Amino acid sequence: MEIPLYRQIQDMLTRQIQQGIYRLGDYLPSENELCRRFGITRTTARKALDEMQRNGFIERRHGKGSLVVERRKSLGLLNVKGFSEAVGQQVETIFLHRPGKREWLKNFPFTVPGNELCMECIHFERLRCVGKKPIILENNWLPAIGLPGFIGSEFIDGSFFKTLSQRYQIEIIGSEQELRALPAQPKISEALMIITGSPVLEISIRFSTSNPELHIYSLLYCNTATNPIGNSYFL
Amino acid sequence: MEIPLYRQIQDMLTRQIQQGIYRLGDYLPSENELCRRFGITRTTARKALDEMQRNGFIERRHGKGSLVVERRKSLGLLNVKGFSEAVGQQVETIFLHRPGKREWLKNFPFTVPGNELCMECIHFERLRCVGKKPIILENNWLPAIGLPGFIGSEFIDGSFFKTLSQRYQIEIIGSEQELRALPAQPKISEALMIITGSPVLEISIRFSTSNPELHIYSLLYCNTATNPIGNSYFL
DNA sequence: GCACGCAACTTGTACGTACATGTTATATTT
DNA sequence: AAATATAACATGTACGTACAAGTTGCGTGC
Repeated sequence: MEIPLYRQIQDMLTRQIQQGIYRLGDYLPSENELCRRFGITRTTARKALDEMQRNGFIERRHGKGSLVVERRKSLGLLNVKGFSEAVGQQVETIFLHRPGKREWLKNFPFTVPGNELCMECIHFERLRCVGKKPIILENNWLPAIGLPGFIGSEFIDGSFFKTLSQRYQIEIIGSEQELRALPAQPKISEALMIITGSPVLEISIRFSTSNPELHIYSLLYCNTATNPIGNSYFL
Repeated sequence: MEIPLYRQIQDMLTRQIQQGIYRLGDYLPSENELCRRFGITRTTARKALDEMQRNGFIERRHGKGSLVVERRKSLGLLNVKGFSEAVGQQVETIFLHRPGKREWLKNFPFTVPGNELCMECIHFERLRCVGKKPIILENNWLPAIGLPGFIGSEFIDGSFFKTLSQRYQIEIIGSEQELRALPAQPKISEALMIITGSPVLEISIRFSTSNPELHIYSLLYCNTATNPIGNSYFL
């Protein structure tokens, strides 16, 4: 008995949510139903559901059940749901460079583990726009590890993180960031269509994922004059 | 029986940590010890300790016990431990305005609930420096509610949040923020000793606390040219 | 038709037991 | 003296039971 029972139940239900078998607003099977189905006790079923609540997949409602909710996303500033909900308006995404194999970025603000540097590197660059106005220039790097078919496929609903979750069962579990207000360099000001030298917000992020071998590195340049970056977190 | 048993145990132990009865690196009483002391079952003791782990006060070590750790602090960018550890250098704090009763800030980026607007408002302004160089200009507002002796007393170890936790048992449980890169206005550039118009990072934060009636509002201006702002979070 | 009560569900709390597994210090053996 | 076994104690998992309390729909009675 290697993987705890509660963990097996938890993983199964989580996967079913990721695959859309249970959708947003659905209720999971009740504790007693899980007991019957899998021959476990309520203690074990509760533990599985408690963990899922802790991970933000469900909310438990006294007297009603376990409601599937949109996962708490704000691990750092780059929300998983994005941007689109952060600004609350119509968002358009333009690929300046589609996912492909590139060099690892020199002097990246965060350290890349040796085993990742040995792997090939996937990179893509996107421009996020609100009503035709470019707001964020976004660069992403990640090691080419355990992501068959990542290059060449479209993202699910245009979302990188949603694709990682649903196609590869990879969840974001943490992040480190650094923030700087800088004068826009020519290349950046051109992309964001602002005056060179006007203030932009640089955000460098190192995401940790449920695969301990896999980190994701992002470098963002934001025009916050029109759209401030929002972030929230609750225990 | 209003407050759950496990909650009473949890609150008691948490208070004892805040009061320094258990210190960083200490082990709390074991589950069985708690059972003996309070006449409860291990299920209840475990639930209390599990919650405390979830809240970041302790780490549970298999075979060893429940270790008191430094509370996970990074709820948002303004760390509770600060700044001092964020920049990892000698930090000096200068009060430009000591805590006193002032007006509520007009057009604050976050909404202030009516019951807080009715109360009087405490405000203070600090300048955080690293090696004589000013890095962050910090303004804080909060309603004058349940904080006897707040005005006029020194902060514990110079820390606002530590004072809230230890003197008033108020914990930060969440935050919302907005970030903007802006050209420094004269008043700000003067305080931060930079050129007027050069980029500064504005961070506006609304903290939620364990007292649902009490929010804390902060407005920061950061010179990120020399010291970037760091932030991290892990599940 | 409407209010009320109740049954049948849900989750929340708390009890008790058992065994697995990690940690450490002590006693025993080599 | 060093290696090994063991006992005592820690947390982790999982079983089973009981009752409290929130939610909902159905049926009864007014």
